[in-house]
Amino acid sequence: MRWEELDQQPCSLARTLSVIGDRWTLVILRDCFLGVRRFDDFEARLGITRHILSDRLKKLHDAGVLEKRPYQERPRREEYRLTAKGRDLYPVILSLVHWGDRHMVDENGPPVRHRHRNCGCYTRAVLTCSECGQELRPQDVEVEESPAWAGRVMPRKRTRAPE
Amino acid sequence: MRWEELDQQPCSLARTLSVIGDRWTLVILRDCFLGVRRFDDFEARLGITRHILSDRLKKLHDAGVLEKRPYQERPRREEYRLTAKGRDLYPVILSLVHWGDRHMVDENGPPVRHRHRNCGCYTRAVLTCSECGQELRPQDVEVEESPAWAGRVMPRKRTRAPE
DNA sequence: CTCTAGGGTTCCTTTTTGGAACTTGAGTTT
DNA sequence: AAACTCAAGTTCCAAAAAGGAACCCTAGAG
Repeated sequence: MRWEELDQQPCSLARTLSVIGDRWTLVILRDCFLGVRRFDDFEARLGITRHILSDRLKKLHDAGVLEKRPYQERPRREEYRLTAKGRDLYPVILSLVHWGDRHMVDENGPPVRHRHRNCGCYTRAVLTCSECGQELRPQDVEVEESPAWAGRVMPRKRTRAPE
Repeated sequence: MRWEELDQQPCSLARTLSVIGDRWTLVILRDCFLGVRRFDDFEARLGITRHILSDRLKKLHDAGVLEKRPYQERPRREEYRLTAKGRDLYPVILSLVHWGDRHMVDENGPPVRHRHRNCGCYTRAVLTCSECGQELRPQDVEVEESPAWAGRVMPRKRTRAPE
């Protein structure tokens, strides 16, 4: 399977990865959530080559995750901002950060903390069920083919029982 | 910045991506959560080349995300299973799936559904605050340098206010 | 003695990155 | 007026990674 075929697959994860499943895309998005908007700022902060940065911003724009908004005319300059679709990626970013905080820290501990303004506490992101509000753990979630996709779903065969 | 330098950075997201921020790694992990454990099964399901699959499984094993467990002797065969560290990636996977379900579906809707065994409902993953239980939205979260990292944190400069 | 299964490795070609220099339009300085 | 600066890219070439196919090893089965 080539990378470009990924968004054709009947799998929401594969399709999401066709947009953001790239070495650089997620660190670009991290910076978007931190308020970075301009080409040169991304370049300076990320240590990415202009070449690749240009390509990734274009792809994120084409995917509707970022929008370009002019911030001056003569010469026209545009900045990149998250769209609503892009802001919906926040859970992905926070889950990744949380895992790193838990498993990839050194003796200094996590480099940044997240304070939840609503309650004032340092917070950790917890994934919960939209219906009952309990924490979602892998063993509590049963994956079912939806009827519309019956027989054509990406998980082609169940090889053995999960954990 | 080269890819290998990413895990040196004082940023939990960058460090997480140094382990899983790869084209193939997340689809391999998706299959792990679906119960796939063997080399040939991964290969058949993913359409990945054996070369790359071998490399990614080795990296995930080295990172402590997967463990090899023998399931027969003579000839010795081993299968790959998620460790506790690997299972902690579940929120990442579910967040990605959820975003795809919301933004990347076609007329058939999401290809799979997730049923929460505890409450019996089809569920959507919601990110909530570990302290107060409310949903975590980008605008409610304030990012602070932790004291141990003051002045050396990856977000090197705040270029302008966030959204 | 050959075939199959499982789990890889090797070799070679194509694609993607990394790195650095060049471009464009407009304002500023000398 | 010529030279310099800024922001946002684009171009070109070398290096690294991925794709594809064939080959290797161990061991049991026919």
